[in-house]
Amino acid sequence: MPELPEVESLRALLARSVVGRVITKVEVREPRLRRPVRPQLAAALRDRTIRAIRRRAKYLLLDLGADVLLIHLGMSGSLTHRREPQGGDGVEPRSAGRLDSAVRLDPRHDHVKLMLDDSSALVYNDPRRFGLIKLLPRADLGAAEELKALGPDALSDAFNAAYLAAKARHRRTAIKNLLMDQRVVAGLGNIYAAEALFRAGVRPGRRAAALTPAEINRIVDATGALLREAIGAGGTSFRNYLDARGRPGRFAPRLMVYARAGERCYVCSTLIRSRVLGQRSSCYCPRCQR
DNA sequence: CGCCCGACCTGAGAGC
DNA sequence: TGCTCTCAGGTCGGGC
Repeated sequence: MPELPEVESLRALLARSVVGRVITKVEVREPRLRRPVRPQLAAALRDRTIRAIRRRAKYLLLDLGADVLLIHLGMSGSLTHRREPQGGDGVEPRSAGRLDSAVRLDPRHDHVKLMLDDSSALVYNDPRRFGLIKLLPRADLGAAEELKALGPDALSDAFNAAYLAAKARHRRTAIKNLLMDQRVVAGLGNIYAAEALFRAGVRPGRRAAALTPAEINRIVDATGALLREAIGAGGTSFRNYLDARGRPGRFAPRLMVYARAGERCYVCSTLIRSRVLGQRSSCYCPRCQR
């Protein structure tokens, strides 16, 4: 679920609310995530100060000084900052009064809770348990398995037309698969790869190597603009994604093709189609995209 | 190496 | 109502 814009929105919110806070206690209620949460984690986090929050691709990094807490939300994860009613098993997001969406986090999937020194808590909730929480020494972050193979961040200057053209050369794979390959460019998932290609006017199934320089240019430009707009809207909420305050993102109504198969294109009224690429359904407008 | 596929999980929604 | 099936925002490892 969460792709770059959702994680970046989360980073920005948490940077305001939890930086400077001290972790007083950690509860690991369900260690069985994509990789088991290590038993030592809770003790290692205790009394650590959250100094800064960063993002790399779809990973959130809590800077704890000598170590970094790496968090990935998988397909269905969320991280919410809540007021913890003392003594209670609180599940109310911090600004609960503004929760106008139908989305509710199921407390059974509150797998890890970081209690903070202002009697609030950071809660990791993840129904499908595809996420990851892991403590890494800051010194060799770059060498970490999870991060070392990542390509340039989709929002970085390093993701430019010359770079993408070089990566696309001799590749028979579909351009959408290439954009979703985190080793090529980091941060795009199924929603934003589809949306970037719509904006660029390129069909998702086109062979990467067959794209023209103009198309490569449009893809890179469209990706940057799309991600910035999505971040501005707090990301996309489809089913259970919620931001740090327990609110959904506001970008979903602006999606042009994702999850719209069978509906009419907002630009040309042609029916949006879907095909499977790399085992992911890929929506596109057969008229606007060539 | 590039590419494809299944696996890992739970829940929502459709169809019967 | 309740069952069964498909699909879902992501990675990872194995096989060819």
